[in-house]
Amino acid sequence: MKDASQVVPQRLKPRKTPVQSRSGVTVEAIHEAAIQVLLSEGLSRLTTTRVAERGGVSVGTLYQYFPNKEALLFAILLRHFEEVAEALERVDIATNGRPLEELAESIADAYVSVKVARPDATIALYRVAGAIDQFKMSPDIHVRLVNAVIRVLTNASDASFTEPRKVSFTLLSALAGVSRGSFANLASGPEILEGFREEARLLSRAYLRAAAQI
Amino acid sequence: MKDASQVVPQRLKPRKTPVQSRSGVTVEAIHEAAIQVLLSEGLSRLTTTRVAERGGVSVGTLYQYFPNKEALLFAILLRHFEEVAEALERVDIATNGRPLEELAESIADAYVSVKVARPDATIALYRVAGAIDQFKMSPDIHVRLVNAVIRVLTNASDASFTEPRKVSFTLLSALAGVSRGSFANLASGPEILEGFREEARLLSRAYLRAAAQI
DNA sequence: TATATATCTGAATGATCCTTCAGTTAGGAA
DNA sequence: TTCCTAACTGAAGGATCATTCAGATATATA
Repeated sequence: MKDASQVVPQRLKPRKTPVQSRSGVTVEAIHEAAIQVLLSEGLSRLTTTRVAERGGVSVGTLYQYFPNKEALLFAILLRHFEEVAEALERVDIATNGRPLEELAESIADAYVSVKVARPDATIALYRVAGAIDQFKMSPDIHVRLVNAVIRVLTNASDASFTEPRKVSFTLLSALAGVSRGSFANLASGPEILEGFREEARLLSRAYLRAAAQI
Repeated sequence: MKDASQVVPQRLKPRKTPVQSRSGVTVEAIHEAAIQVLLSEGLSRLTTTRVAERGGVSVGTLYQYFPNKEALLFAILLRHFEEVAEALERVDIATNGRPLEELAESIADAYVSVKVARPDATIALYRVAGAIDQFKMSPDIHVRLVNAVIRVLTNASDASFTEPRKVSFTLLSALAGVSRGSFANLASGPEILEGFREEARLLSRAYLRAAAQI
């Protein structure tokens, strides 16, 4: 899997080697800056200049790390998905031979934990998700998410699935929906996030139980 | 509830009366044009001029029906939400005194039917959803959706809910997630939409059963 | 210290876009 | 048929933006 932060450059004058930052961890800084701009100004006012400013570098520098604006947005999306994938892959390792009930909760917890750990990033990314051309968006990462959940499902000591791919897909989609809804409602109070965790668990347990061959 | 297509104008020179179209159902035509542009060009290339062209009117005319571009996007989003709300409100009327199992399926069916009836509009709207400022987005319509489902839930002959609002919210969010996921995957074949309907039903049944006080 | 080289800078370019409004057109009243 | 008015038109104003690149700067090496 390619490093999320190093999108393949497609510049007219391509560099031979990746930039060796002189001013600290610049890529990371630009990522964070983009998230902040997204939060404070919204997608339509996210400009390369603004992001660079917020990140403490010049536009020119930004363009040394990302070939264009789209690649920047793409990169922060990809990075976030990868965090979710890693969390789910950790669940796989930890749940071997456990009952379905437990797996269901672990999947929900992993998903929720990543989202809740960075509420700002989560909200920011929901603002980009629709704008990025989903066809260009690498399907690899989606496959990786689905596969991670499939692997967890096969760990169940007391259940099996005839269509694990479909089940994995639906579960992930449903969790994504509840997440999106919860964060959209975050304005009404931070206690929303506790409800998010509980509802995600309940949903995960209920759906997997119903979809499983016991 | 305000007419979705007549967003309150905030022009510098406000008109006293709504425009009386001379060229047919112009508002509707502009709505459809916007959806087509969204589908074929994406959000970043959706311009007022392009929408007007596609709709067979001039930009000037477009600005007689919508005070600005944001209002146009807002209006098509709102119209779609209202269709979903209407479908759910019809379910309320039709399901009085039925068992939870049936309510669950009816809710899922109503949701799925609206989305599947206009796949193009559904996909187009997912591209806008994040870009519109959710804070400006009227919370009224969300409340209306949640209330419609709450009313259906109270119809159950064999179950009750201690936190119907939370349950309604989670169910709607989860259905939205599955819908979004399914339509994003539509490229891999139209049979996806059949799976969408079945998974939505299964999810709805499973979650409501788990969340209910039997 | 002097030189070479890679990184950083930000003004300038060229393009796109939203929005307006002076002028044109069409439908209806008289 | 003529006139009135509301709807329609689209070129132009004003603003914003993505991207480039020639020059400035900092680090490493000799």
